[in-house]
Amino acid sequence: MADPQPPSRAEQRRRTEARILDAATRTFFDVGYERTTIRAVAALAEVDAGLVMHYFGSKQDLFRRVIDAAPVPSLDAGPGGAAEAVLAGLADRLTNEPVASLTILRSMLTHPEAAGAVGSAATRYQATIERAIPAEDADLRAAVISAVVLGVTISRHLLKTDALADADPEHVISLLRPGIEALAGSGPGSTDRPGPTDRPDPPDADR
Amino acid sequence: MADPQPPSRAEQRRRTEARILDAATRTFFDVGYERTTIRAVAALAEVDAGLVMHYFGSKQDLFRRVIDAAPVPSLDAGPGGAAEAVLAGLADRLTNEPVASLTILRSMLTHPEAAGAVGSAATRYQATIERAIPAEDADLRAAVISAVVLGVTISRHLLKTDALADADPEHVISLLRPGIEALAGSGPGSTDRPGPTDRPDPPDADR
DNA sequence: CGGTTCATTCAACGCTTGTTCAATGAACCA
DNA sequence: TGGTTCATTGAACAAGCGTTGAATGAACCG
Repeated sequence: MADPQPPSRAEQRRRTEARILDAATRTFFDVGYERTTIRAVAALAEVDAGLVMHYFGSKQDLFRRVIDAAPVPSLDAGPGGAAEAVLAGLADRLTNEPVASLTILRSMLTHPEAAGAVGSAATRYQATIERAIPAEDADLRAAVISAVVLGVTISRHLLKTDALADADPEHVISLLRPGIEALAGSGPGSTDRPGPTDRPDPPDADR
Repeated sequence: MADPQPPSRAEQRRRTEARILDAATRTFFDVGYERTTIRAVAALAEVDAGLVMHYFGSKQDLFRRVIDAAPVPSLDAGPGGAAEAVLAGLADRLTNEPVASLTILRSMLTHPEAAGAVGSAATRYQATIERAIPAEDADLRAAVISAVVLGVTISRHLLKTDALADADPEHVISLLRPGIEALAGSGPGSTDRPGPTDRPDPPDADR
């Protein structure tokens, strides 16, 4: 009574393929690239292992399809508001677990071939921050900010550090805010002005 | 002419065992736990694979021996100087690559059994920081500090983020200092004392 | 010197892995 | 309706893995 007519063959295929891709995403995330077996993915998707190969070619290709489907963590930082944009993005990543991103991240650390696939996204993320930072060492500052976000995300979701795993996201954000603002503004280090909240003119006007 | 007499059997064994342990450490670090094969370790140590098993029992045991031999990143934070102690430790980790720590870290992300083995060390590290922080949410602050150190270390040595990989350690430290100090001091968030350099009595006197 | 210990090697085992390929049967189209 | 396509399966392959156990030969010791 649910389905008045059985789905067409093309539709059936689309569903199966999506189910496999979903099972692969979850498995890659749970146990990483190396420990993920085609058979396990197939079992989770309730199909034969041969079918996975038939549709996706190889384990490597299947993995690429998974990370290609991952949404790029974009952030639109209005000029000057880089710190808040970063913190808002981090708050989002703290509340709802970014499965796709974590899958990629974990794989980058273990599977060298994954590094290239995500490099562009990470670079774009950092470049966005970098453009909003009015300092001559903006590239390094952007990299450090990314590193901080990365460390907190890993500790909470992957390492599940006790105090961080079940902390209130807002609390964590409030703790990080001064540091991120110091990084996003022109703090001490390059210029010789130790003032914490001064913000000179941005070096160029393009966004 | 180098060796007047051949080394004794016990000495020879000690050397071989050390060579295997060294090869294992390097291989685990290079390619992670899963991709490390006994045969590869044996080849690097220029011995037979069976000998590795004979001396170390199993791949799992060999791995445990490697991480047991890793030096615990200790830091003796004088009361109140937690921030500087953390930054000094990070500066050290930025200059000379902490192979053992990175091996453990990478393995924690992929090999669940490694997580328990290193959990105590990480906990001890955080507890040291925690004790030096005069705030009621000291545990969370210590966890965030660890996360920041972790993120920077990973970005530099594992991900090799462009701007971070070849940055001057002192420069990175100077950028991080305000944030770490805000975390280590009693900044805004829990207590209502915004003073940056107040230092109440340490909770206990033991070192 | 002769027997024992032991560091080391070699060949093999059972298992799992990614991958292939022929077989099947239902959906499709003329 | 009858032939073709194609989603799906099952069984198998070769390679690589951790692991084992017997064999070898030199070091040790009484």
